[in-house]
Amino acid sequence: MTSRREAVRDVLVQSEGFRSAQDIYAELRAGGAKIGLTTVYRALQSLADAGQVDVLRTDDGESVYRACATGTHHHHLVCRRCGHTVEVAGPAVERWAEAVGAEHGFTSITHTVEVFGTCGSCASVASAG
Amino acid sequence: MTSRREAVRDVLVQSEGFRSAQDIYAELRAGGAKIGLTTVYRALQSLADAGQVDVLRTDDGESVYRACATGTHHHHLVCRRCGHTVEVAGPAVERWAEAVGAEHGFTSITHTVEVFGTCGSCASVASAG
DNA sequence: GGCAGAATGAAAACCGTTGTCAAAACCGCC
DNA sequence: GGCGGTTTTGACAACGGTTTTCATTCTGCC
Repeated sequence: MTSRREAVRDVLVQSEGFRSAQDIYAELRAGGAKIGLTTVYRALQSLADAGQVDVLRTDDGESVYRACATGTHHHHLVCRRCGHTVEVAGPAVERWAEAVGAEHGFTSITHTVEVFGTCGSCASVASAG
Repeated sequence: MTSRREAVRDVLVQSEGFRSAQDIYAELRAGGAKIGLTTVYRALQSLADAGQVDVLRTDDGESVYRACATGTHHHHLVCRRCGHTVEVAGPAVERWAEAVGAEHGFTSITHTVEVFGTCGSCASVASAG
């Protein structure tokens, strides 16, 4: 029975930015879906394990999820106001991380890079209002 | 009465990598200090507010703290095995983040960048043992 | 219809963190 | 040294997101 899991993924696919589990749960319930919070968590976990969604930790420790267009390595440019997210490639950063690691004798380098800002529409809303 | 707070900072200063609140608490108690977990959290919070320590969230949602040598903006190269941490500057990354943001019409760009790897000594230990 | 195994979800457990609040420590002052 | 007023402390409870438990429900298969 994967229908719940599909429902969870659908919410993510139709979302512009990162969403929390509780958030997704609330939306599904509001839409009349019969689903438990546990199932939402399980669905998100298995989607994340399958590499179908990206996971991030917010500053207050909440896990947030996003169905990204590309399955390849990328980073995120996130509007800190509306959550609008753009997937960005950063070959320069990849190289930099490798170089920095090598320089200090580190191997098996991985890295996390997230960029935050205020997107164009939020900026104009702010200046208008 | 800042003695507890100093004790907390001392632990961080003498630590090579990032430490969790519970971790610091355990070390202080093990060393015979009379201190409560609440106080450790408060000390860490105020140290972080004062910019005297850097805070990070681990993948499992725990906050970890480190007394960094420089007060200026920098990133971390962390050994995922022993926690050994090197502070690294990344002007190229700073520029890249700004450029990526501007390219998509984002303003007030900030970013988080952490690099993980296996440090030299851990690598040799692993290959030796 | 009946069965084995997977999926579900309500409730409880977990765990790091934060809030509460009374006791203790500290301060300037006399 | 003794006294108020403020600050710090810490045991404990509360909080919130996440995970586990476990009995029930569903699914595919015969």
